Amino acid sequence: MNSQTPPMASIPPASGDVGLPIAAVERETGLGKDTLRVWERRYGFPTPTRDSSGDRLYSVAQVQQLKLISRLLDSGLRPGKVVGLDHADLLALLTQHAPSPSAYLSTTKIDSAGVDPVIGELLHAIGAHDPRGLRHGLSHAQLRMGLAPFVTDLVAPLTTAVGDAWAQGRFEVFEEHLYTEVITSVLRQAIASLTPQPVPQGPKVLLTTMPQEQHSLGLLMVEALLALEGCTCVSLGTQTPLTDIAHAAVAHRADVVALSFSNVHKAAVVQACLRELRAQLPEDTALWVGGACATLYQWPLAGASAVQHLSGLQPLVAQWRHAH
Amino acid sequence: MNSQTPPMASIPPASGDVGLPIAAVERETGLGKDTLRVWERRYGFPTPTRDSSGDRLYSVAQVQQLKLISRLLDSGLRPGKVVGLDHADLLALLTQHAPSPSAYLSTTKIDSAGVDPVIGELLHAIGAHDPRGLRHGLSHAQLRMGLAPFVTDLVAPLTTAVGDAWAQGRFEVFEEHLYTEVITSVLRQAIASLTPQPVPQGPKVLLTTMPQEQHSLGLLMVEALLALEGCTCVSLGTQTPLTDIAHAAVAHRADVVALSFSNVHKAAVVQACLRELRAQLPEDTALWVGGACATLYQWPLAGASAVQHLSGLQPLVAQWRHAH
DNA sequence: AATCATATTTGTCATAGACAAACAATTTTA
DNA sequence: TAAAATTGTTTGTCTATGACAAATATGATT
Repeated sequence: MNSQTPPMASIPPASGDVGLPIAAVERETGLGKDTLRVWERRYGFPTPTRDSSGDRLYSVAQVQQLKLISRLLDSGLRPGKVVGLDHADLLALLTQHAPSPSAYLSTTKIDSAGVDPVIGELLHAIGAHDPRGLRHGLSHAQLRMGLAPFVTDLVAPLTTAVGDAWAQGRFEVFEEHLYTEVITSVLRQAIASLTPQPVPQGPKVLLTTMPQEQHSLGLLMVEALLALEGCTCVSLGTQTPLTDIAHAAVAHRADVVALSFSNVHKAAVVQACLRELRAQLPEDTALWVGGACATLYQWPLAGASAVQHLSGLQPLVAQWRHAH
Repeated sequence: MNSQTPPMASIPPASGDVGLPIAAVERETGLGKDTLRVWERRYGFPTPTRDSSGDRLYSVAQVQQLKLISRLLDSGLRPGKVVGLDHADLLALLTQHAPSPSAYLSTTKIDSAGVDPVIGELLHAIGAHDPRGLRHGLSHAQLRMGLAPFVTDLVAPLTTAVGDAWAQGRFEVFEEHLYTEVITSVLRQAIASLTPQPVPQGPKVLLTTMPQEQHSLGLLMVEALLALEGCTCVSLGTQTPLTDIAHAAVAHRADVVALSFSNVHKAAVVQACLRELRAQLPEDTALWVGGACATLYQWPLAGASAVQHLSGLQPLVAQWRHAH
């Protein structure tokens, strides 16, 4: 009951010849199937052809446009304004447009003019596909600056800069991936060299992110800084379900639960989840939140400390130590 | 045009009280929205309630069942046989059923009886929420066994065992997360201690996974083994879009592109994507694929080398070296 | 200039039907 | 008898259109 024809007797569905089926486009662009169909209905774009059984087939060119559109939406533009523009117009918009709202990470604002020269060099290493040089530059900077300033004043703004460059199309996806990988490696090495600390001198901190929150770099930066302050860190990585965060806090007898946010979630969801989590946590467990999520600071939750900038961690630890 | 009412006047949408909306269930279970709806129509399961506007709300219990069902489907069972069974029956099926198809990772079969004692100890450390002990046990084993056997004969089977234990409800999510985090740290440290290698003695390998493929541990295991063999590894982390893999291969002048798979994708999708990728890659760039994806070995693609087990990597490298 | 109330935009969900690929169980052929 | 071809059933995904609520923009009012 096996060994019939291989599962690809027919034409590969995702092949570039005629076009890509809707599922492939969803993968490539990150735009949901429903969204793609409703754009077609409302804005008359994209305009896929159909295969023999009536299913949509998107041209490679239009998929490319969709990717650009998706980036523009991340920059704050609205679909009605950009869906359907041609490739040239989209590129023009991308280059002229503001470098995304992720500026929260950086102390120093990154203008096209006044970029930190070290950051400039590192950005260049990324664009030159030189992982070794990038790594070397980072290690060098870490030794020169010391870990805390390295994280706060170099890694954080650099990450912002890379994100912006990517959003503007100046970096390809794989360049951003490589950057993430190298930074991850550097930070993890720093953390590993800190952890063997016999006598805990600070709170035991449980670190993680909410479901769907995939940004692991913020988490690593926080872990490095906290470990440096003498905290005992237990990281669960990204995307821990709400209930499990609470369970883990109890199981590990954590003094603090620290959550890192980016702006993937809607404000309402964040608020609701935090309330829920606060309710599930033991009362004497502190809750620290931070990251690129405006609602954290606009409507702070009672029973949670919002840290808008990485430099705010050290005072929080000091405060905790003082209270215990 | 900001600063109206705080964004949480209404009921928390993603909270565990009444139930989860369909998008959340898709995330949690990996089953598509369409599939969930059609199962309800055909098999009468699941049976979500509806919120005020008619949208489905799935109970946490049923989501749990769906997770088990999903796991059983991966084991080769068919929906008609398992969709709708209650929790107990599902668990029974899981335990009696072959220890998941991820057995490809393990050389030694993990029966409930004959578990490697070291693995047993480590599993216990995970269940006891003892990250330090787990870490220590792993480091110890690594030093004793040497890196390659450590990865092949300990980490891989242990990962399988954790996955199975989790699928059977013997581990909580956060315990599995912690395990992943610790292993990641250990493997990355090993890799970091290998990388400073001045003269490359093997191929330059570009490592990554396909979109939606989040399993990063397999990737790290491969990276460790390849680095040990003298390869120059450039890892892009997980989830690189197809086109970007090809671009990256060219940009980095990679000799080999290595992809790690789990069984999240359907066979047809995998086949199609691999063909596409093979077509986009330069002809003299080798393509190595491996992981828990049956179709890789059942219908191997011309122009790609399928590595069913981690121990198959070393011969591949040797073969490459011989050919150059 | 800030706050409110209304209007528009936009993503996601619903329903129901259809179809082709995957699978199981035949029958036919070597 | 075993392999190959044929049939029937199962199953995931796609289509089409409509609807609604959250997010955003616009205008009115203090």
